[in-house]
Amino acid sequence: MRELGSSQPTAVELEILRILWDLGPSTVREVHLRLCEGKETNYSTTVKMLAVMLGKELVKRDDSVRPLVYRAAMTRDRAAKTFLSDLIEKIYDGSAMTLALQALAKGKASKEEIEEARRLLDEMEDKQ
Amino acid sequence: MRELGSSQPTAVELEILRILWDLGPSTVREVHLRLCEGKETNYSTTVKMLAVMLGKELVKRDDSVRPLVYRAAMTRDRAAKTFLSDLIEKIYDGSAMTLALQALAKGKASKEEIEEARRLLDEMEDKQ
DNA sequence: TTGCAATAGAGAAGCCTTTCGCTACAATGC
DNA sequence: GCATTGTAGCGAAAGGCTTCTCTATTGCAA
Repeated sequence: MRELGSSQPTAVELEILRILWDLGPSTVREVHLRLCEGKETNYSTTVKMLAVMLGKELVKRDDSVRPLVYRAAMTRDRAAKTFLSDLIEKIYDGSAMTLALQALAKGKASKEEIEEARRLLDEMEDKQ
Repeated sequence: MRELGSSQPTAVELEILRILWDLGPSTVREVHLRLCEGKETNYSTTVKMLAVMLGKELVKRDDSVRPLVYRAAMTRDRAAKTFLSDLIEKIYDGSAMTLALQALAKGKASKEEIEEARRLLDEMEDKQ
């Protein structure tokens, strides 16, 4: 059931990953401060979560500096791709397009993004 | 953290939902047989899972027939929308388009689907 | 160097999910 | 009617996630 690094992140883990994506490489303290904006939590809990995530290879750590610096083990886009594939597989049995349409229908996109999407569609058509 | 019916399904729960979407309203036995194709599991476990899911309102049950018949409490598309929003929120902080592009990039779509996507893009552009 | 505050880690408790074993009930065939 | 098979439910065990408390270590400043 696990397949990302070695594990799919849980809810809190994902929250921490997002913080690392936003902030870039960060100390426990920095992650913790952000985490606390959303919800009360203990500093030690953040330490532990990062330790657990290190074990699962969801994050990497630079031991050469003090305080230790953590960073996400994979990029946001890479994670999105993984979760998306997972979702597509689980819900639609592999039909990416169905899901893409749902996402498109959610609306709100810049002109550039719309153009980018059109380009992709053209490419797909050519390939057929 | 829960917000679908009253709960987000876990991995096994989702697997069962998918079976119900594929099969339509089904008895425990029918669900169980399908579930077993993928992995060894006890009949009692399936019964329990469905009971738990009934409690979470992920499935509904027709008590008027024997054996009891279960069906998914929400449609596949409805579920996809919910999970997708969740994913978008969690990974991209609300940018649906970024995710849609990822899904599109996964490729494999029929001419009809591509046309449908183009229509959506046109609509979105008009709205701006 | 000594003391203080911040940082790091270990271990265990609490909760939820998933699984199982046991028991009871319903339906079917003899 | 009675035995056999399939169906339903309960309670608890196993395992994982998340959190805590307590302890050790580090870095800085007086």
